[in-house]
Amino acid sequence: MARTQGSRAEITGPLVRQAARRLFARHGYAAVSMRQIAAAVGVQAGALYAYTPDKQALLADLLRDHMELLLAAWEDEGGDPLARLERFVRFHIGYSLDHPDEVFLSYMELRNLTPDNHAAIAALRGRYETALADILRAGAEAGVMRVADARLAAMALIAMLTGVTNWFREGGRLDRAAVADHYWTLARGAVGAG
Amino acid sequence: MARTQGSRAEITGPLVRQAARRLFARHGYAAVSMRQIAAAVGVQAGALYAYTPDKQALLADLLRDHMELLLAAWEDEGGDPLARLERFVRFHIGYSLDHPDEVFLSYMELRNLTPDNHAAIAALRGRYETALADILRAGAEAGVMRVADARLAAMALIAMLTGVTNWFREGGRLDRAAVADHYWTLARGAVGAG
DNA sequence: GTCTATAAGTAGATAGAC
DNA sequence: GTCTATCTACTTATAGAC
Repeated sequence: MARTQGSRAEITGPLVRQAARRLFARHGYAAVSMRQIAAAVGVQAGALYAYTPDKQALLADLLRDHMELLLAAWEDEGGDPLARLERFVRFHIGYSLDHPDEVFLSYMELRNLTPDNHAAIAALRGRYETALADILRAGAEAGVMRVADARLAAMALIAMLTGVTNWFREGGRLDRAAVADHYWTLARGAVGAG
Repeated sequence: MARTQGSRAEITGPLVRQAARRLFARHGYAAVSMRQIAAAVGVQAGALYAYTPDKQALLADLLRDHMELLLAAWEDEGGDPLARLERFVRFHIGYSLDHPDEVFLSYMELRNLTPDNHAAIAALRGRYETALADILRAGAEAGVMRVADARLAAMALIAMLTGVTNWFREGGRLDRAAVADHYWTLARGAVGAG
């Protein structure tokens, strides 16, 4: 297929998603117009509709892709439950700091999804929580952790860890490694393995 | 001053704030129109401007009032640092479950505030974090807690506790008292007092 | 694939009647 | 204090030219 004038599909597609991700995270889905996204990409608003059927699908795709990448990135290597938990904690903090916009969006904009899209994303989030809950159950059964309710503890720990994106700034008082160490100490203590 | 036809200022004012709080929490500030708020109250859109100069002030007032009420409601009675921490944990969970919309708004809609309003709310939030950090420092000094960084630990704990609003449903598997007990166990362990 | 132009609707906010 | 009516601007999305 011959290339038409001004056509740059290979780079425009990713740019649209990148601009949408950044703007949605900064100002909120409802507060961002298609024109703003187009301006950030350097095209006119109409051109966006070559890449997404509508604004809602753009948000849903961003959130679903994030959750799928997050789940794919997490690989439980098994073994000692405490070692598995430490890997999870450091993974979650690292991934959250590497992808602050996605993480922010994925728990701030669920309410702006249609019911169908919401259910799909919530299911993916549930799988991630289950991955952590499984580790906590294994630790409790092995007697190296004290966790009365693995599901509740998993949600509590994920909320605690994700919160790092609210205040961490590169170049601040603490570097990433120090922050991860602190959170690991807190998490280990929380599950009775301090 | 004689009452004009249809004037019900005493009840309309609170209703406007209540409707705005509920709708902003449900759908997001940017996604809610003044007309939607007016419809929820049972007046026309123009009437809202008798109670707020504009939409932004409505949001800022809701958030500032929430933070001030939260700070006023928390009373540190001093004494044993562990007892103070337990009171804080149970207070924060109880207050969050009593005021889910306010709590949700206060950390979801900060980005939709003007810089001035944002700074004011952030300062109030900082005071609340400091209240907890002070307890953790006292506990560490007394040797009944192990907390390497009180500020970080305070933010981590508040994020963990606030997360309860994301999943707790009245009438569900766990009641409030059980949930508070679980979170207190997690928090106590996190600060090395398990 | 991207543009321009536009349709059709909604936004926040104000003016003036009552 | 509330209403109706309205201004101006902006919204999502589409149509058709290139």
